[in-house]
Amino acid sequence: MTVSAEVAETPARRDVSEAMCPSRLVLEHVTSRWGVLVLIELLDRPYRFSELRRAVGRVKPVSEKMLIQTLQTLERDGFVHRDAKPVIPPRVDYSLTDLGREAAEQVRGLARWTEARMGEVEKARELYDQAKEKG
Amino acid sequence: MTVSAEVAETPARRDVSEAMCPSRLVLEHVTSRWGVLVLIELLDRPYRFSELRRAVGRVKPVSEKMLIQTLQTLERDGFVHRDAKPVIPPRVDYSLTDLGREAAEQVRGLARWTEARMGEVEKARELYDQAKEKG
DNA sequence: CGGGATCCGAGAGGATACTG
DNA sequence: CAGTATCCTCTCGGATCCCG
Repeated sequence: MTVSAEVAETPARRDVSEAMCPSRLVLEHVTSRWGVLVLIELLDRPYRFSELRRAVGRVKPVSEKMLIQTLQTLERDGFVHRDAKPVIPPRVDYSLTDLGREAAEQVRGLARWTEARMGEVEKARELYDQAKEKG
Repeated sequence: MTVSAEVAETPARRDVSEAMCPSRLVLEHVTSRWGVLVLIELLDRPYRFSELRRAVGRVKPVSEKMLIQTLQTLERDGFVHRDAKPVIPPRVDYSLTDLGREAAEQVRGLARWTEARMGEVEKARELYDQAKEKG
């Protein structure tokens, strides 16, 4: 995902190919391991930070660091809205923007398609594996 | 992507969370950096190996190693069909299966959506960045 | 509670050389 | 041409400690 790649990087080391297709980077943010799960969870409703961490964690445990990084890049791309209440203890709510909702729905569509086709995938894998060991 | 994670791994080290949602792994294969680009290219037509490498390379240069790995996992999942002709010099054609075509179309949909929304994304980034430096 | 900063291991991913 | 094998680099991502 290269979440913070654009922060402190010398121009010389920049991946020249990202100029070829800047949208590819956005696509990588959206389809990144944690990006996918975060977007899908937020499609249900807004979440507080720790709450979101637990929700995502039911699918796959995520460290605080990665969750923050993911949320920050998604916020910067305009997919996630961050609402920090100045209270003690701190309370921060994350929700999808309209743009983010569009993205999330497509991602969820792909996720659901994948679940629906898992049977065929596993069948294909068995064929592939047993064809290999005989090879 | 963890392409060959399932090859030589002790059960103890296996990511327990993949049992929670096996389809998540398939989703990661499909949405992986090279998986996305390969699927989209193959949606146009079948490709030979080097030909595909050049085609993908027009978007982002890919090493032979990663292209092979990607093709192998996609083939194992039943998304890509590999047709190796026993000739000299070797000729191998890669194409999408029906299952792969369905996946590829969804991925391409997401890619196109991303391109279409790049303007809004870049606008959001400017707002985010200038709000930061004032912070 | 919601983060930031730092350290560190593991694995992704590239370069090169070699084979059928 | 289509891979395989090896080595090496870089960064992803987790663990830990910190602060407001």
